[in-house]
Amino acid sequence: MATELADLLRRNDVQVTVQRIAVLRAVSDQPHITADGVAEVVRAELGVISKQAVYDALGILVERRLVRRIQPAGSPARYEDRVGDNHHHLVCRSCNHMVDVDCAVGFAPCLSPSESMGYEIDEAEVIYWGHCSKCLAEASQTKSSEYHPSEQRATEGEVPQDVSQR
Amino acid sequence: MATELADLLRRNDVQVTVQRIAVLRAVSDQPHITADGVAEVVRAELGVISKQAVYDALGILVERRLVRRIQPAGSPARYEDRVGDNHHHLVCRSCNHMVDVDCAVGFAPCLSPSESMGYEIDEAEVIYWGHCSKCLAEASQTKSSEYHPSEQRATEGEVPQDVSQR
DNA sequence: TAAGATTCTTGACTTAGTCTAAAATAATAC
DNA sequence: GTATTATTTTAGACTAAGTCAAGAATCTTA
Repeated sequence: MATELADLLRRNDVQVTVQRIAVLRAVSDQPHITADGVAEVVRAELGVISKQAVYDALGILVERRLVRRIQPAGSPARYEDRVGDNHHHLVCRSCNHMVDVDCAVGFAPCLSPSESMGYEIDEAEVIYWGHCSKCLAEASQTKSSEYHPSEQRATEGEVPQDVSQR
Repeated sequence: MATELADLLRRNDVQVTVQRIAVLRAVSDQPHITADGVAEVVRAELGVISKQAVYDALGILVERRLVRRIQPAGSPARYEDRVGDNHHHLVCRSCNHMVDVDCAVGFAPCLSPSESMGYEIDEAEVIYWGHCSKCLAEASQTKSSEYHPSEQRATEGEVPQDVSQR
């Protein structure tokens, strides 16, 4: 099974190493994984891998379009192996959980803004922001028991805890 | 003229301070400015402001929807005062320059993905990635004079120098 | 199997942003 | 107007995510 991944790398002119295979497998096993997450998974498999090797492998995989990098606000970069199908992402503002959604408008959706300003566009990245059902439920619970209308302070800010993955 | 901004703050239940007014003005003078940029501009006006005060002011302005925060991959967060009109952004992959584009689909464009997965969506953020006319021109020049087909290496990576602003 | 090219490791460094506690400022109650 | 209380600001240490650089290890190819 490592052979398949090795072939995939070779076909895309990426030199094959155990680290790269392991990184590719980690991303494909856990969509929306962070670089740190990849390092952990790979370490479980290989014993050690340096941070730099992980970033390097992810970088080249992204460059060769075997992996896609997404970087939603307030979260470290995440990686997924679902490429080339132009799907988008739905992110929960409170728990940061991310799920895939298919493209709203069908094939290559918003790839044409009203005015391209001389740019040559190659990708339209769409992120839907909102709240997931779990957080909505929790919020309404909390609200009914301890809601204080005057407490509209900024405390929790815009960058909540991180809990993506599968 | 500072009074207008002060009123705007008061109307939105934001306590008025010189720092906040200056931050708001900086954002409105320079769309797509970074937090660092804001600090610089405000320092030119007030003499000093702490990093923390800048982040705090931007945070509360974003929370009260007087300012919008955008965080494209590989760039620090940027702020703009054009809110509520659902416009999107076009970012150049090589020079990172960013321009506004009006919504492709008219009012509240992609606010409905094919499947909302139980999420309550409040915003659709669309970033178009590509290359601006200037970088396209430079690239084609370079290519004709010194193009080496074997040099497809990863050197420049995905996170180019930063040159946004107006 | 040896030479040359590429990749990996290590560890210091950078950048963007957060946390904390004390000092300064603004709002309000008198 | 002044005192009290609440909110902001400052300063500076700290954190997270990622980059840089140089030598060691590993691949590729001849």
